[in-house]
Amino acid sequence: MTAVKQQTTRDQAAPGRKRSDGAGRSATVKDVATLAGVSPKTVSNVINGFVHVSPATRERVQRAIRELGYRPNRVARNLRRGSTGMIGLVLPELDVPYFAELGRHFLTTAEEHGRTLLIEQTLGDREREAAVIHGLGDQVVDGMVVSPLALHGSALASHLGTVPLVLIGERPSGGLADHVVIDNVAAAQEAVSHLVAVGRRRIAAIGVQPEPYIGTPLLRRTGYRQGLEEAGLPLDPRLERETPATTWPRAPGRWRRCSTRPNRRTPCSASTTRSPSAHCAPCTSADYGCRTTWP
Amino acid sequence: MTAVKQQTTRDQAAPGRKRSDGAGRSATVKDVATLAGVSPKTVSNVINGFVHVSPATRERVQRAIRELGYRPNRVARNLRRGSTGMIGLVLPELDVPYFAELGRHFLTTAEEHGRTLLIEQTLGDREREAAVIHGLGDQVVDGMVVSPLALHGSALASHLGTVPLVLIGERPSGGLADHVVIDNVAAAQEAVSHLVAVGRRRIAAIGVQPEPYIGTPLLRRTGYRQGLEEAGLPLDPRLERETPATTWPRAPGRWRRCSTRPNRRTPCSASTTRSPSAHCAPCTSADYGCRTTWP
DNA sequence: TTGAAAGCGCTAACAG
DNA sequence: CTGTTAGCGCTTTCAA
Repeated sequence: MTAVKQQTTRDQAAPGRKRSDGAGRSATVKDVATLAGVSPKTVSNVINGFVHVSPATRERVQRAIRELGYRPNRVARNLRRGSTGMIGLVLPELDVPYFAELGRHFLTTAEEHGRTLLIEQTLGDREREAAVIHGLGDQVVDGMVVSPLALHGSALASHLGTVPLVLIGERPSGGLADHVVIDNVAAAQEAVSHLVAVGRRRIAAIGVQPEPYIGTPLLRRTGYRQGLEEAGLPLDPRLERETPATTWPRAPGRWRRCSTRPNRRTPCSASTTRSPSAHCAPCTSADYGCRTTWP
Repeated sequence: MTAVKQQTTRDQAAPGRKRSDGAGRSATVKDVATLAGVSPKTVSNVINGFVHVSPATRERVQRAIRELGYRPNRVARNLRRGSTGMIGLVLPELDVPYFAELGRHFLTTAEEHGRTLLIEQTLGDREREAAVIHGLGDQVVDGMVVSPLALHGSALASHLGTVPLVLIGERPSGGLADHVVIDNVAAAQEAVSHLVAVGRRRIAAIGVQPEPYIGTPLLRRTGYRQGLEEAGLPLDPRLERETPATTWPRAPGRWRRCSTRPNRRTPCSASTTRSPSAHCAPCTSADYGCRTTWP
């Protein structure tokens, strides 16, 4: 059943060995300093691009570095500096398209800023969320961005450590930490406007939640209605399609049969689940000129 | 256009402060040792679950730890131990479904083994691949798994550092490092067998590559043919559908119109790109009893 | 069973 | 402009 194979070879690092000398230890600042005939401090200065180093010295140090294949030990540096340059990103599930894309952008942005991103996965499990937030606090990251699912309010607060934390996602934060969210009303309204601009007149809101009207679903419905009003379109109750509460874990296929008309529909996703893409597949943004990503 | 909002509050870490004393410094082994009236060594012993500690001492140390809210500094530990417990996973793009799922499983497995996974993204860029592989070598990970796209053979070898490295993916490795790949022949054959078992008789191979017949496409075609033969089905050349070479970056929609018959088809994905799901959407595994994940 | 002291590799003070 | 010294917080010989 399992069609998996391993090909192995010995002598892995042979070509790029790069050792200080015959010993197995890799070179340190001290080694470089000795070889260059300077002090460790000067080596450090060169590495960190400090200005006050004479060109001659710098050249000598750099040669020594090259010669020894020296690479600064980041762990030691982190210890000394008291920060790791790492940022944590705590997500429920990496393979939910929304989070995968989120991860991609965080990864890219972190790199642009010279930081390293550490992605953690909670699977939406309360205990794991707590454990991850707690564990990441042990000086491993300088700060973290968390998308909680189970944890909220005071339950979340009790796990806040000493590292700066920013929340993302729709779960209410109760003002316990910085929280970045989209403006749901504006987003829904904008989606409607977009569809109107593309020439659509019958626009459905799929995913309206039954009473009591609260939270994100309410905000989005509000935006939806504002959008209709703005476009001078009538509010047709039949087009406000309720769906079962779409809480985690995934409810695959639930949206599929919510479409109002089988053909000629223009999807406009405003949800974080994988539902919309299931709903409108195989429509792609290319086919319908519909944005799936909001700036 | 951007429907983004920030809600911020001050006084973030107030509830879970947990400091040693009035000072802003967080507690260290030394602090714990002092409070418990023992030596740092003993504290270390307790933390690391060493056996030879008298119950009384252990209790005293644990109380001190609790009292000070002590949490071992992982960076210091890593420096001393010489390893970080981190494993690097180097992928092209996180939001390609295949890699997202891969990431998910790596994340889960790493956690099960008490390791931390560090995911890096190369975007398939040669320089970035080199930079990431190189950068991860600076004592930040104990080993890494790399899915290279641009780098191969000797170009890859020159970037091998001192950390153990395992390759994954279809790019030929030239035996320069351990490489885990699927058995393409067996996998394709298995896919055909599966379809036969589900009752299909007209089975197409979509994605066959034009001459010269080499590498992965060849292996998969071979498996496809073996599968047909095994099932006693005739080889119909019209069912071996060629597609343009599907190299990176993504070629969205290319597969879409390759279907042989619009309805009643049973997809069976054996590709790493997002093509297959675009091809057979909105068919899901649930609808057709088709495995999308191979064990 | 526990303590004292050394040191992982680096950089921040402070001299010179 | 460069060297000396000390120390980040932890674990680890080696003794006691």
